[in-house]
Amino acid sequence: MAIQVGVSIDRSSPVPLYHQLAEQLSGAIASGMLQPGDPFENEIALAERLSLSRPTVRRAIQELVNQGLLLRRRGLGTTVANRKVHRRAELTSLYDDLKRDGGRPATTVLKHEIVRDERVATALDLPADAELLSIIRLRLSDERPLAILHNWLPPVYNDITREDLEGEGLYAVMRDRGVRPVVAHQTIGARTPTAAERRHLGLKPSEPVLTMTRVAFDAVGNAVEYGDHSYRAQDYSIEVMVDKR
Amino acid sequence: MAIQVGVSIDRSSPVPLYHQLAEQLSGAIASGMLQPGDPFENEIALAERLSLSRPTVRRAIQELVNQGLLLRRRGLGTTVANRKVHRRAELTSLYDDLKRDGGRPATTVLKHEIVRDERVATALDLPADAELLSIIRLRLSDERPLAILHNWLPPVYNDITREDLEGEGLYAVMRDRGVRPVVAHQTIGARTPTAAERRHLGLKPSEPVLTMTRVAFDAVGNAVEYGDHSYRAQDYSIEVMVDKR
DNA sequence: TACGAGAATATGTCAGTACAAAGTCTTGAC
DNA sequence: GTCAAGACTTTGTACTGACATATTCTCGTA
Repeated sequence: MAIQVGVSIDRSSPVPLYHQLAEQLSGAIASGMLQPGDPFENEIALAERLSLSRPTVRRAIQELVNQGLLLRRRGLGTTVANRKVHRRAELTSLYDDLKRDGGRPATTVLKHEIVRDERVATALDLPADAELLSIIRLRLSDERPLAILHNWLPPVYNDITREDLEGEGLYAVMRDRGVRPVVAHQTIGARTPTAAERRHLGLKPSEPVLTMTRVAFDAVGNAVEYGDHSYRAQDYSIEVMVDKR
Repeated sequence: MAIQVGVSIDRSSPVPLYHQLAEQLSGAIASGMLQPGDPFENEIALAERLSLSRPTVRRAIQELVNQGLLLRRRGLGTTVANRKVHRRAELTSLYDDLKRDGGRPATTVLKHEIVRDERVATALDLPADAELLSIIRLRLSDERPLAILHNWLPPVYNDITREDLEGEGLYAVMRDRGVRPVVAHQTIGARTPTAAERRHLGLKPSEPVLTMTRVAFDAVGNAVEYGDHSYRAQDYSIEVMVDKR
């Protein structure tokens, strides 16, 4: 028998009804109230019970299906997906990641200057001679060096100071200015560390670094950041969800 | 002025109308008929011109927005997105990648046996003592060793032979059997190579390997493959699109 | 008993309509 | 001339209703 999830809809809220519903259903799944494989209340019944129209309910369910939380099969009904598949598409900064995992992140700004770099400017879709803010940071977690982060930003951000970056992650600084990167293209590789990397990250020559090069874009398609990062491979790995749907 | 894309809708086709429309619009963008930044015909006009309802047209446009091809701004209209952002979410096998890039991939099956492995079985959501097909392959590109691919498959695939795997990629073999992985969870890292890796990949002890551990799932949420791969970091990197939308 | 037709169930597609909200542009008052 | 109020355009949300299609289950018939 299908489980009836308790849902309360606030029609006076500016939050769309379908989103209110999606959030609460997703919460019920995350909380374990609904287990993988459990049948889900069907659209029509759910719509009737909540006094919502079927399209609205459908849209909420579709959100969860897109997130990989639910599976719909025509004629069969909707069921809760295997927990393992639950998607966690992310575009977070390393700083946020560490904080979420309970680490104590800290940042030292090693370099902070205005430069011209044709390769980076091209990747950011700017004229080859554009002035870019180049930032090199050493990221520590629990006092231990973890990564060297080299980032380049378009001229608009030239007024970001060293102090801004010591206190929080680059993405948080950008967010404070109303910029929200939503897509990124990343290339991940590995190599032996350079002398500077060995020194800052405390590596032996035989210990590799994990490298990530990234171009990030905001919602309107403007490139907002170019990054060239190297991580102590012993202490860090990169998680990715890939998805064909 | 908005460009009117030529679209022909076949109402007798089993293909949904919104999908027919989405395909043709996406084609118009891919062909360059519509340039980044170009204004897009508005929903209402498009619906009227094609004798479709607005919800149908909206759904087609939404598909393209999800693919990152279009940008919608309320009050402003819809425009073609920056080409750079166009998404390329992929879940391809290394074999396909190499072939697409013009390399000449080849495979040597190093090992092919039935095993029990609790760690892998758990990741695949199977009982801890399930019999798994364990395959270790050496992947070569243009005669040079590139990667060691260790994969485990659920019991259903125990009849896959060495010969099956020498001729094409694992994903192609699975596809021939009607299995289509659509989501995967990957962890990417780096480390110094083991003795076996050094031998097979022709590495010096100081040259790192890039590692990728992957669990792949099909559309109904069943785990279909566990992989533990190591690549010559000098010759290979992993590309990923990350996306918050 | 075996098997096929059809009922029951649930999601998938599509139409038409109404109003809300965001952004731009015009117009009018000072 | 400047600036703010309001008109206009376009997308966003929501509802109602109808029919199509995939899947499973049941029941009647050979």
